[in-house]
Amino acid sequence: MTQMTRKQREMEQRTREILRVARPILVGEGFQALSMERLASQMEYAKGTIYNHFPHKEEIVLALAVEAMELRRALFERAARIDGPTRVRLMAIGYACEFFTQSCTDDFLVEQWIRNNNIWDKSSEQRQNLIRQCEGCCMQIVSSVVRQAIENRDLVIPEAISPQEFVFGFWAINYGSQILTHSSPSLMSVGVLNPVQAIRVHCLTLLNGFQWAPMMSWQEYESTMAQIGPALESDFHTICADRNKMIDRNSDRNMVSQ
Amino acid sequence: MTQMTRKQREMEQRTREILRVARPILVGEGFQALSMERLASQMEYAKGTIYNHFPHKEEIVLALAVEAMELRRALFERAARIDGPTRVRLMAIGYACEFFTQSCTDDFLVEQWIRNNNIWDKSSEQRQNLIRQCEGCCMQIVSSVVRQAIENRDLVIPEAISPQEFVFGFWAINYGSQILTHSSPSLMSVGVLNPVQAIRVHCLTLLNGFQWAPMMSWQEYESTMAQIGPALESDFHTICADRNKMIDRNSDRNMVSQ
DNA sequence: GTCAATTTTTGACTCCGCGTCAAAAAAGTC
DNA sequence: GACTTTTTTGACGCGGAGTCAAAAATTGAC
Repeated sequence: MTQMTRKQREMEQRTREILRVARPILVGEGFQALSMERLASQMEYAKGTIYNHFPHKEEIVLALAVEAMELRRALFERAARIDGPTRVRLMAIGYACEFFTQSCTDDFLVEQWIRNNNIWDKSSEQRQNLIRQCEGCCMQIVSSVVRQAIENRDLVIPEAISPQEFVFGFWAINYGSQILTHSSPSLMSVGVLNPVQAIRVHCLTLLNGFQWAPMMSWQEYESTMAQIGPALESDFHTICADRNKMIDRNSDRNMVSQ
Repeated sequence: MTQMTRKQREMEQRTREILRVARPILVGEGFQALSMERLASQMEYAKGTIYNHFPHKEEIVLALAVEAMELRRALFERAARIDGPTRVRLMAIGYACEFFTQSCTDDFLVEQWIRNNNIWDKSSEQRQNLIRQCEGCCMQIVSSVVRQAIENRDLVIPEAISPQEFVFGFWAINYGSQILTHSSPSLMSVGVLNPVQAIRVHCLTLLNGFQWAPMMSWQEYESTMAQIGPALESDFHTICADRNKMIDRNSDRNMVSQ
């Protein structure tokens, strides 16, 4: 049994190793460049061995996306627990989005690939479910802040939408802006010089527009964001570091030291 | 010279024909499925002939995207000319976005592909410029409505952002929601049942939040949108039809009739 | 420590698509 | 009709996907 688990451990270990090698290829050179042969040769295994872990490269992409989304979820969880009124907690999640995109850019980019239908459709239902579930968790985290705000009477949302649809708006504006920022051929040349700040202004306007208490001026909003940063940053870095330790376990052949 | 132009016409004609065949493959089965061999055999030409028109499939994708974005621009142009206060004109552009996504879904999906870096980087600078330019036009159309609103004193935008950055917020929320709607693995199951309406509520809140006159209730907003629909729809259909005539020109060997 | 059974790894193989290019076919010219 | 130019063709070389039988390694019974 210990033997069994050792084997399993080794297997899992190598699975992680494959992902570790695959990630920068996918992010830096795209799906095309991510070939099983290349992974194999780069890791000094034969192609067949890689196929023992993943039935095709699409599955590798989804596996990478699961890691990425779990990191996002962990950041959201932490952000939602910040001290303060519900509105500040929502803003903290917004801050987490910014952080994720800017400090975990590779993961942000990996996440994009699941929107590719070819990749999505080809991969296993099991991993699809992991992703759906993770997306569900993220929604859950945010919408429970909204629900609490409603309970507290910090916020009244329009009848026309549900709390989740309320969240969807913020999801869309953040997500949209980040995708555009990372891939729009001409944002700068079109006159959008500071997309992050622009989106903050829009989020502020939305929150005020919905009258989510406490109402804020731009100055207040920015200074609140400026407090959120330091409050979360160190935890965020810990979360990232833990995740990376989990993922990178490449040198520790788990007893040998020295 | 007539000969020359006839040749050119035929060439161009076939280029369009290739795109016509390629579009449904790209949209329905993805980039992988779009192969030069397949195009060739489907059109009953040899592979080399296709290569005379496009140096690789990436270029085909960009060519399709140019067509798509030109349609979008035409819709925006028409929408921006609607009769009414500046705010209604912006809402009309929002309506155009909805229309484009829902009624020109293939073009909407084609547009997405240019965000793929592999495809973007591989294609010719010339076509990249066409796309950048078209994106610039769209931004231009929207931001000139904003600028006019400012001039008219219908709107005062925050100092922190430029008119383009103001537009960027709306771009992001629309774009983001549409991408999520088309590709999020779990929108419905996560509780977002009516994404279009949700985004309308957010846009209303944004416009009111910025105090873009005339301020509206949800009822007024919806009834305004309900008027915009019929006002534009027939022109929109004309625009689409013209575009398709332009693009489909597959049966008219331009003098032979009967 | 040996050996047969089991598990894992390997890489040769087939298939398919990309992109090239010399040769064949067609169109144009006089 | 003969010669030139343009266009089309498809065989070819390359490289990656995914398979699978054979080789290697591991296991555990004795």
